Amino acid sequence: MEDGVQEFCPQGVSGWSFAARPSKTARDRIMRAASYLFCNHGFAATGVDTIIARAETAKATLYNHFASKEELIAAVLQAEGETWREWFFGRLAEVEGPARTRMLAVFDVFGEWFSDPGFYGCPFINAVAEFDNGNDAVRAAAAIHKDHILTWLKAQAIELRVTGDVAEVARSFAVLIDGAIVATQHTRDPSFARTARHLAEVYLDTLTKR
Amino acid sequence: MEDGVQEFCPQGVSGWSFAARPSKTARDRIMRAASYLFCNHGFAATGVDTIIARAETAKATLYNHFASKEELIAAVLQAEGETWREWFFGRLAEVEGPARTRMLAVFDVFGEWFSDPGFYGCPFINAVAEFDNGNDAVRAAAAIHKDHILTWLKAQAIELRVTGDVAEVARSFAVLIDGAIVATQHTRDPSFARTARHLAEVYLDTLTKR
DNA sequence: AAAAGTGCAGACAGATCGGTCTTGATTAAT
DNA sequence: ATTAATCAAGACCGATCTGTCTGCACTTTT
Repeated sequence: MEDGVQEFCPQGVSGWSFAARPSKTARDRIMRAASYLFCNHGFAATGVDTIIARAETAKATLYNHFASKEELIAAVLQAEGETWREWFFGRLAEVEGPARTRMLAVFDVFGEWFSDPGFYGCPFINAVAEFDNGNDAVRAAAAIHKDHILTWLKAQAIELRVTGDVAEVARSFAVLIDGAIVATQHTRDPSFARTARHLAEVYLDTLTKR
Repeated sequence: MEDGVQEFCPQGVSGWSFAARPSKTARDRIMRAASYLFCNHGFAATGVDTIIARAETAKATLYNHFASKEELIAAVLQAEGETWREWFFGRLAEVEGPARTRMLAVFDVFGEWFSDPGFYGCPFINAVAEFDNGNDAVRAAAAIHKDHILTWLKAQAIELRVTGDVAEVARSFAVLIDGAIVATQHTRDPSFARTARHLAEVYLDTLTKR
């Protein structure tokens, strides 16, 4: 098969992708295979036969663990989100300095993520784009994931003692984050992280300076 | 069928969507139906049978006009892109004032687009998200579409006599545009256009003021 | 050691996929 | 008016889709 056995996103480079975590049980192998295939080739385009072939397991095993493909998709999104957030907030926790430094460091961490050769964009953005008007459950899952990030951003904004609406600051960062992800996905140019970071800088300047 | 006969994106509200244009020939009906279904339910998830049912035509008719579903997808993206750009640049052409005003008006026009009840995001972003690593042709089509916008932005930036790299200005706008589109698609909240506009304002200030 | 329980392999089923082909209707030309 | 030519309708095909079922192998318990 053309996908080979190579696994992008090795641990240590970018924590993203459940597919890169070690696994033993059949359930884990299924999750790994499904994550890789869903994220790289699309959710609808990936069949369960392809998944079990890559997971080196059987169809009954898959349906023993997941009631349906839809449930498997939900489980994959959940796992990808958790894994990524652990990595993301872990990297941010290493950043020292005031709130402004931490908020801008967001885009440095994104730059690491974008530089991963296996970068395929944000699974939640991709899932919403693929299902969109047909699936509100996917949009809800994406909203939860994004809420984790927005909450963190709002906490930083409060610590920064910004003038004006804290929620609007988080919304502004959401635009920069989503834009950087999509632009990078399209161009494969990770330097959009720096572009977004610069936009964030000039924006934060207007909130703190007076 | 649950989709009914309603067509979002009526002319005059938002020029986007080839699906909303009048048509007579079978080819046009196919294009309209395919545009609507691809954009609202996904490319892979939409079968040719569904398309011809909505277009009220036959399968042979579809394959007389398009060699394959892949070619139909390409034609739809091409048509959607052209229709949208005609509408978008047409709206921008109505804007009076200096380059800065025109550049910021971009986000007002996006706001109109976002407010369309049938807004489903950018077909190119959605297509790249769905196929991604499996289809460079789609990414190329998206790049051409985005290039039209970037070229326009660069021309405005030159007229604005910005300090620094004109291409970087266009890249920054690309981040804001993509981010606003995706954020709106996820939240269905068209006010992200204003958020992006404000970010553009403070960014342009740093380029012109001194 | 025997029996009950657990879990995976692969055949199978019904539906739907993209794509082909024959047939019929309509149009145009002589 | 008759023939030629074009195009579309829908039956049809093999492949593939999601999901089920049977059977075998291994583990655990008493």
